[in-house]
Amino acid sequence: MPVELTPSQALGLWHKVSLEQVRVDGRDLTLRQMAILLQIYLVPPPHTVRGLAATLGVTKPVITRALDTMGALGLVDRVRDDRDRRNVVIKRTVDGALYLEKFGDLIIDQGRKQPK
Amino acid sequence: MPVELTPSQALGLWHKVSLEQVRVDGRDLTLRQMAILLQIYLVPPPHTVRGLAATLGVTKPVITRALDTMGALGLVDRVRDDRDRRNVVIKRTVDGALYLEKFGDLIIDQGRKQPK
DNA sequence: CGAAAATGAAACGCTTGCGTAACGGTCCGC
DNA sequence: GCGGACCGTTACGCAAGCGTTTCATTTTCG
Repeated sequence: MPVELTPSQALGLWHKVSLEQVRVDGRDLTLRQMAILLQIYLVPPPHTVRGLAATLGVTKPVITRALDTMGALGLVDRVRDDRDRRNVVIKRTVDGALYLEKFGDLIIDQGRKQPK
Repeated sequence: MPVELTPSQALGLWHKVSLEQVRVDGRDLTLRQMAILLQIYLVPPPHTVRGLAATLGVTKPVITRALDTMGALGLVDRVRDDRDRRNVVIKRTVDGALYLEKFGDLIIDQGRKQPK
Protein backbone atom coordinates (compact mmCIF):
# COMPACT_ATOMS: atom_id res chain seq x y z
CA MET A 1 0.00 0.00 0.00
CA PRO A 2 1.66 3.18 -1.17
CA VAL A 3 1.83 6.45 0.71
CA GLU A 4 -0.37 9.00 -1.02
CA LEU A 5 0.61 12.60 -0.34
CA THR A 6 -0.59 15.93 -1.62
CA PRO A 7 2.13 18.44 -2.54
CA SER A 8 1.24 20.45 0.54
CA GLN A 9 1.49 17.40 2.77
CA ALA A 10 4.78 16.28 1.27
CA LEU A 11 6.58 19.57 1.81
CA GLY A 12 4.79 20.20 5.08
CA LEU A 13 5.97 16.87 6.42
CA TRP A 14 9.55 17.51 5.37
CA HIS A 15 9.35 20.98 6.83
CA LYS A 16 8.23 19.95 10.29
CA VAL A 17 10.57 17.01 10.52
CA SER A 18 13.55 19.13 9.47
CA LEU A 19 12.58 21.88 11.84
CA GLU A 20 12.20 19.55 14.78
CA GLN A 21 15.40 17.74 13.95
CA VAL A 22 17.32 21.02 13.80
CA ARG A 23 15.91 22.11 17.11
CA VAL A 24 16.44 18.86 18.96
CA ASP A 25 19.51 17.20 17.51
CA GLY A 26 22.89 18.78 18.00
CA ARG A 27 24.55 16.33 15.64
CA ASP A 28 23.18 17.89 12.48
CA LEU A 29 24.07 15.18 9.96
CA THR A 30 24.56 16.16 6.35
CA LEU A 31 22.02 14.99 3.80
CA ARG A 32 24.71 12.71 2.46
CA GLN A 33 25.49 11.30 5.85
CA MET A 34 21.83 10.67 6.49
CA ALA A 35 21.47 8.92 3.15
CA ILE A 36 24.43 6.70 3.96
CA LEU A 37 23.12 5.91 7.42
CA LEU A 38 19.70 4.96 6.10
CA GLN A 39 21.22 2.88 3.35
CA ILE A 40 23.22 0.93 5.91
CA TYR A 41 20.26 0.29 8.17
CA LEU A 42 17.50 -0.28 5.64
CA VAL A 43 19.25 -2.30 2.96
CA PRO A 44 20.44 -5.86 3.69
CA PRO A 45 24.16 -6.15 4.35
CA PRO A 46 26.95 -6.46 3.57
CA HIS A 47 27.85 -2.84 2.90
CA THR A 48 31.22 -1.73 1.63
CA VAL A 49 32.78 1.64 0.98
CA ARG A 50 32.85 1.00 -2.72
CA GLY A 51 29.27 -0.17 -2.82
CA LEU A 52 27.97 2.82 -0.91
CA ALA A 53 29.95 5.19 -3.10
CA ALA A 54 28.41 3.66 -6.20
CA THR A 55 24.90 3.74 -4.75
CA LEU A 56 25.15 7.34 -3.67
CA GLY A 57 26.96 8.48 -6.76
CA VAL A 58 29.86 9.98 -4.82
CA THR A 59 33.57 9.28 -4.48
CA LYS A 60 35.07 6.86 -2.01
CA PRO A 61 36.68 9.43 0.28
CA VAL A 62 33.24 10.92 0.85
CA ILE A 63 32.12 7.59 2.27
CA THR A 64 35.28 7.15 4.32
CA ARG A 65 34.86 10.57 5.90
CA ALA A 66 31.17 10.07 6.57
CA LEU A 67 32.00 6.77 8.28
CA ASP A 68 34.69 8.54 10.31
CA THR A 69 32.21 11.10 11.52
CA MET A 70 29.34 8.73 12.18
CA GLY A 71 31.70 6.20 13.70
CA ALA A 72 32.85 8.82 16.19
CA LEU A 73 29.21 9.41 17.02
CA GLY A 74 28.75 5.68 17.56
CA LEU A 75 26.19 5.37 14.79
CA VAL A 76 28.14 2.86 12.70
CA ASP A 77 31.12 0.55 13.04
CA ARG A 78 33.75 -0.79 10.67
CA VAL A 79 35.24 -4.25 10.53
CA ARG A 80 37.77 -5.77 8.16
CA ASP A 81 36.41 -8.54 6.02
CA ASP A 82 38.38 -11.66 6.87
CA ARG A 83 37.48 -13.40 3.65
CA ASP A 84 38.87 -10.55 1.57
CA ARG A 85 41.04 -8.39 3.71
CA ARG A 86 40.93 -5.54 1.25
CA ASN A 87 37.28 -4.98 2.08
CA VAL A 88 35.80 -3.20 5.04
CA VAL A 89 32.37 -4.26 6.14
CA ILE A 90 30.19 -1.57 7.67
CA LYS A 91 28.34 -2.73 10.75
CA ARG A 92 25.27 -1.39 12.47
CA THR A 93 25.35 -0.41 16.12
CA VAL A 94 22.80 -0.31 18.89
CA ASP A 95 23.12 3.46 19.12
CA GLY A 96 22.59 3.82 15.40
CA ALA A 97 19.46 1.70 15.48
CA LEU A 98 18.18 3.74 18.37
CA TYR A 99 18.93 6.96 16.59
CA LEU A 100 16.98 5.93 13.51
CA GLU A 101 14.16 4.55 15.59
CA LYS A 102 13.72 7.93 17.20
CA PHE A 103 13.98 9.64 13.89
CA GLY A 104 11.31 7.37 12.45
CA ASP A 105 9.03 8.21 15.35
CA LEU A 106 9.58 11.88 14.62
CA ILE A 107 8.49 11.39 11.02
CA ILE A 108 5.44 9.41 12.08
CA ASP A 109 4.43 12.00 14.66
CA GLN A 110 4.73 14.86 12.23
CA GLY A 111 2.88 12.85 9.60
CA ARG A 112 -0.06 12.44 11.92
CA LYS A 113 -0.17 16.18 12.44
CA GLN A 114 -0.33 16.88 8.73
CA PRO A 115 -3.66 18.45 7.71
CA LYS A 116 -5.24 17.38 4.52
CA MET B 1 -6.67 13.89 7.14
CA PRO B 2 -3.39 12.89 8.72
CA VAL B 3 -0.62 10.93 7.06
CA GLU B 4 -0.40 7.50 8.64
CA LEU B 5 2.97 5.83 8.29
CA THR B 6 4.47 2.65 9.59
CA PRO B 7 8.03 2.91 10.97
CA SER B 8 9.28 1.09 7.92
CA GLN B 9 7.49 3.43 5.58
CA ALA B 10 8.64 6.55 7.42
CA LEU B 11 12.32 5.68 7.29
CA GLY B 12 12.01 4.14 3.85
CA LEU B 13 10.50 7.31 2.50
CA TRP B 14 13.21 9.46 4.03
CA HIS B 15 15.82 7.06 2.75
CA LYS B 16 14.75 7.13 -0.87
CA VAL B 17 14.15 10.85 -0.96
CA SER B 18 17.56 11.58 0.57
CA LEU B 19 19.23 9.15 -1.77
CA GLU B 20 17.61 10.59 -4.85
CA GLN B 21 18.28 14.15 -3.75
CA VAL B 22 21.96 13.35 -3.17
CA ARG B 23 22.23 11.75 -6.58
CA VAL B 24 20.40 14.42 -8.53
CA ASP B 25 21.04 17.72 -6.81
CA GLY B 26 24.52 19.17 -6.78
CA ARG B 27 23.54 21.92 -4.36
CA ASP B 28 23.39 19.68 -1.31
CA LEU B 29 21.68 22.03 1.14
CA THR B 30 22.27 21.56 4.84
CA LEU B 31 19.41 20.34 6.98
CA ARG B 32 19.34 23.79 8.52
CA GLN B 33 19.23 25.48 5.16
CA MET B 34 16.44 23.22 4.05
CA ALA B 35 14.50 23.97 7.22
CA ILE B 36 14.92 27.70 6.63
CA LEU B 37 13.89 27.42 3.00
CA LEU B 38 10.78 25.45 3.84
CA GLN B 39 9.90 27.84 6.63
CA ILE B 40 10.09 30.77 4.22
CA TYR B 41 7.96 29.12 1.60
CA LEU B 42 5.40 27.33 3.73
CA VAL B 43 4.72 29.84 6.49
CA PRO B 44 2.98 33.14 5.69
CA PRO B 45 5.34 36.12 5.47
CA PRO B 46 6.85 38.37 6.57
CA HIS B 47 10.04 36.57 7.55
CA THR B 48 12.94 38.28 9.26
CA VAL B 49 16.38 37.13 10.29
CA ARG B 50 15.49 37.45 13.91
CA GLY B 51 12.24 35.57 13.52
CA LEU B 52 13.83 32.69 11.66
CA ALA B 53 16.62 32.47 14.22
CA ALA B 54 14.07 32.18 17.01
CA THR B 55 12.00 29.60 15.16
CA LEU B 56 14.97 27.42 14.33
CA GLY B 57 16.62 27.85 17.70
CA VAL B 58 19.87 29.10 16.21
CA THR B 59 21.84 32.34 16.30
CA LYS B 60 21.32 35.20 13.87
CA PRO B 61 24.57 34.79 11.93
CA VAL B 62 23.48 31.29 11.04
CA ILE B 63 20.45 32.74 9.31
CA THR B 64 22.45 35.51 7.65
CA ARG B 65 24.92 33.02 6.23
CA ALA B 66 22.21 30.63 5.09
CA LEU B 67 20.50 33.51 3.29
CA ASP B 68 23.82 34.46 1.72
CA THR B 69 24.27 30.95 0.38
CA MET B 70 20.72 30.42 -0.76
CA GLY B 71 20.57 33.94 -2.15
CA ALA B 72 23.60 33.17 -4.31
CA LEU B 73 21.73 30.09 -5.53
CA GLY B 74 18.74 32.25 -6.37
CA LEU B 75 16.47 30.44 -3.94
CA VAL B 76 15.62 33.47 -1.81
CA ASP B 77 15.93 37.24 -1.93
CA ARG B 78 16.38 39.96 0.66
CA VAL B 79 14.76 43.37 0.76
CA ARG B 80 15.03 46.14 3.32
CA ASP B 81 11.83 46.86 5.15
CA ASP B 82 10.86 50.46 4.37
CA ARG B 83 8.63 50.77 7.37
CA ASP B 84 11.41 49.81 9.75
CA ARG B 85 14.69 50.07 7.98
CA ARG B 86 16.50 47.97 10.53
CA ASN B 87 14.60 44.93 9.33
CA VAL B 88 15.26 42.81 6.31
CA VAL B 89 12.32 41.03 4.77
CA ILE B 90 13.07 37.70 3.14
CA LYS B 91 11.38 37.26 -0.19
CA ARG B 92 10.57 34.16 -2.17
CA THR B 93 11.80 33.75 -5.72
CA VAL B 94 10.54 31.93 -8.77
CA ASP B 95 13.57 29.66 -8.72
CA GLY B 96 13.02 28.84 -5.08
CA ALA B 97 9.38 27.96 -5.66
CA LEU B 98 10.40 25.78 -8.57
CA TYR B 99 13.06 24.07 -6.52
CA LEU B 100 10.62 23.18 -3.76
CA GLU B 101 7.99 22.12 -6.26
CA LYS B 102 10.40 19.60 -7.73
CA PHE B 103 11.42 18.48 -4.29
CA GLY B 104 7.78 17.97 -3.34
CA ASP B 105 7.25 15.87 -6.45
CA LEU B 106 10.22 13.77 -5.45
CA ILE B 107 8.70 13.09 -2.04
CA ILE B 108 5.34 12.23 -3.58
CA ASP B 109 6.92 9.88 -6.11
CA GLN B 110 8.92 8.05 -3.50
CA GLY B 111 5.88 7.89 -1.25
CA ARG B 112 3.93 6.12 -3.96
CA LYS B 113 6.67 3.56 -4.26
CA GLN B 114 6.64 2.75 -0.56
CA PRO B 115 5.47 -0.82 0.10
CA LYS B 116 3.19 -1.48 2.96
C1' DC C 1 17.79 66.16 21.07
C1' DG C 2 20.42 62.30 22.85
C1' DA C 3 21.17 57.95 25.11
C1' DA C 4 19.81 53.26 24.97
C1' DA C 5 17.86 49.41 22.53
C1' DA C 6 17.28 46.65 18.45
C1' DT C 7 18.43 44.73 13.93
C1' DG C 8 21.17 42.51 10.54
C1' DA C 9 25.83 42.15 8.78
C1' DA C 10 30.85 41.62 9.10
C1' DA C 11 35.18 40.01 11.40
C1' DC C 12 37.70 36.45 13.56
C1' DG C 13 39.50 31.90 14.45
C1' DC C 14 38.13 27.29 14.21
C1' DT C 15 36.13 22.97 12.57
C1' DT C 16 34.35 20.07 9.03
C1' DG C 17 33.52 18.49 4.45
C1' DC C 18 35.01 18.44 -0.47
C1' DG C 19 37.66 16.65 -4.86
C1' DT C 20 41.88 15.15 -6.62
C1' DA C 21 45.75 12.61 -6.25
C1' DA C 22 48.83 9.57 -4.12
C1' DC C 23 49.55 5.62 -0.96
C1' DG C 24 49.86 0.91 1.57
C1' DG C 25 47.79 -3.53 1.98
C1' DT C 26 45.56 -7.49 -0.34
C1' DC C 27 44.12 -10.58 -3.92
C1' DC C 28 44.60 -12.87 -8.39
C1' DG C 29 46.34 -14.68 -12.89
C1' DC C 30 50.17 -16.02 -15.25
C1' DG D 1 56.20 -15.47 -6.66
C1' DC D 2 55.37 -11.36 -8.89
C1' DG D 3 53.19 -7.66 -11.62
C1' DG D 4 48.91 -5.64 -12.03
C1' DA D 5 44.34 -4.69 -10.41
C1' DC D 6 41.48 -3.67 -6.55
C1' DC D 7 40.03 -1.58 -2.00
C1' DG D 8 39.94 1.69 1.55
C1' DT D 9 42.56 5.38 3.59
C1' DT D 10 45.41 9.44 3.85
C1' DA D 11 47.36 13.92 2.28
C1' DC D 12 46.66 18.29 0.37
C1' DG D 13 44.69 22.69 -0.63
C1' DC D 14 40.33 24.77 -0.63
C1' DA D 15 35.56 26.16 0.30
C1' DA D 16 31.79 26.53 3.54
C1' DG D 17 29.63 26.51 8.07
C1' DC D 18 29.95 27.52 13.03
C1' DG D 19 29.85 30.55 17.53
C1' DT D 20 31.24 34.70 19.53
C1' DT D 21 32.05 39.25 19.28
C1' DT D 22 31.95 43.64 17.27
C1' DC D 23 29.98 47.06 14.19
C1' DA D 24 26.87 50.41 11.51
C1' DT D 25 22.34 51.75 10.97
C1' DT D 26 17.89 52.78 12.58
C1' DT D 27 14.34 53.35 15.90
C1' DT D 28 12.44 54.51 20.36
C1' DC D 29 11.56 57.10 24.25
C1' DG D 30 12.73 59.91 28.20
